Amino acid sequence: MMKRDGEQQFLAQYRPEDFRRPSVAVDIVVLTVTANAQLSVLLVRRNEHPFKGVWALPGGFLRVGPSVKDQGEDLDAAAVRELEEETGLSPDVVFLDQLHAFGQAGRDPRMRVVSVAYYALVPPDLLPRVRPGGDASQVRWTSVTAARAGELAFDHQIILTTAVARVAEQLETTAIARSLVGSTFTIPELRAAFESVTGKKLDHGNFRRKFNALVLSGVVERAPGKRATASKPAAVYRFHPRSDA
Amino acid sequence: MMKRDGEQQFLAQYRPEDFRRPSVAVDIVVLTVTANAQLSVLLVRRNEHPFKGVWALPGGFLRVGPSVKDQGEDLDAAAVRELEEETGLSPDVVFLDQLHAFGQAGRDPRMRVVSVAYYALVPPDLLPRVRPGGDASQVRWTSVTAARAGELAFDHQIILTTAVARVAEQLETTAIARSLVGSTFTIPELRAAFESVTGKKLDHGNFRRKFNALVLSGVVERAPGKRATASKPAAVYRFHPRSDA
DNA sequence: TAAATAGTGTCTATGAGACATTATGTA
DNA sequence: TACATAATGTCTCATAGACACTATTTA
Repeated sequence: MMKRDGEQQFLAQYRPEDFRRPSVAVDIVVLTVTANAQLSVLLVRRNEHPFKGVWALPGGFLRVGPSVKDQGEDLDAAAVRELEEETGLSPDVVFLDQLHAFGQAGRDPRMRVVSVAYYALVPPDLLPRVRPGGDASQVRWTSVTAARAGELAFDHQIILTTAVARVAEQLETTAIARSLVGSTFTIPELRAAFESVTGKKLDHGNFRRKFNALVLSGVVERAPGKRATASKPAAVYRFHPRSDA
Repeated sequence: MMKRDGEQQFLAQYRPEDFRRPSVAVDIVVLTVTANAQLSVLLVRRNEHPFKGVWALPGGFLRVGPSVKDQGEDLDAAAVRELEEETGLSPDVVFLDQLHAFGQAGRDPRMRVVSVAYYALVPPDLLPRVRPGGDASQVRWTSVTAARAGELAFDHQIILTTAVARVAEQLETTAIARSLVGSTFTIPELRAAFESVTGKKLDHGNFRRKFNALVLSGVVERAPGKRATASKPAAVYRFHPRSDA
């Protein structure tokens, strides 16, 4: 890239002044719909102060490189890395997107920290593959209702609430529903997933009608077989491989 | 607030390890609809390297305090401060919200910088009150089309594009339209504002119908007088004071 | 009077909400 | 057979898009 006159020299001589910098953390709201049709969030129990023993969202600090040439990892890359460290899952199979930057002074009692929060959706059939890693003494899926009733470290309650609201919004406008169900699913399963995110009951008939429109448009297709339930088995579907999230 | 056992002592003895930190910048996409019904963005010409002489979004660095007790300004407060420094406008009269955090390594050639971008909407009738401040040698409103055709410093092109897309989205679901027109406005003026943001022509009749629904619901009300135009004058309206953005 | 733009009305297709009804499995 | 739930159908209302038409001002 062409540089403007003098820019090269300027940069060569530039010494970042010694003004104070915040730490930048990346926290991830990892969500899934568990077997009991409950929207659940992955929490880790902190084994260090502050908030020792308290449940928190998985996260870590952005890695900043030592030089101008090597500035470290991209912000998004940090989120991918954290997700992988905490769950063992890669973004190929998990929806991951930025949520919001939380930067209130005093939100971390140790030092100034700006947290860039991300949210991730784990398809339920990948749950068995989630293997906790990192330095967390405990990792656990908790229903969002339970998590919101209990205590969370830092301002993670706010982050969680924001994330759930975002997913509910996105559900109506984008195709993130793919990431809320397994590779195959039934209409009632998908409906239950919707209900668990929005917290509202949906009319089965009307939900079906909208679903059928998806089938006609090719977004979703019949898969062989039926899913056994307590009563009448349900037809099985899958998302069409090509149409992207 | 009750602290857990040992947390007080931990914090008293805590020394933030010397890992590297990024700078955190706040950049603001200040948008308005100018008299020629063009969506325009406030740009400042950089008078320092890097990108000296190139137009950029107004912005600055987050101020971080010296101690754990005084951690500095909130992230949102930094955005408010920057907005005020660059335009002299307070958030009472200007819509201001967070857009996205941009944190690619190398996006600033001086050092690692994570930029948290905000977007602001300035009602057109406040344009005369915008008085450029700060250290920028020049401040200017530029039509978004022109800005996108030219060069912008850093990754500000991407930030601008993201902001315009966000506003277009919000326009359909929220009440930010308030901030795109003056304290009084005509239906064609509001329609022109919509068109300038979305880039699409809207049917006058259908737009009117939706507008009338707003009048019925009390969101908007007739204001006295008529607005003179080149032909038939248009009725004047205003948003109802109480219903919030 | 012509040009221009404000303002009104209408037809139709689509989609959402609120049901009622039928079908097919299990206990 | 009773029960549970999958699957379908129907009625109504609100809304969006396309478009034709009328009204009122200035040049």
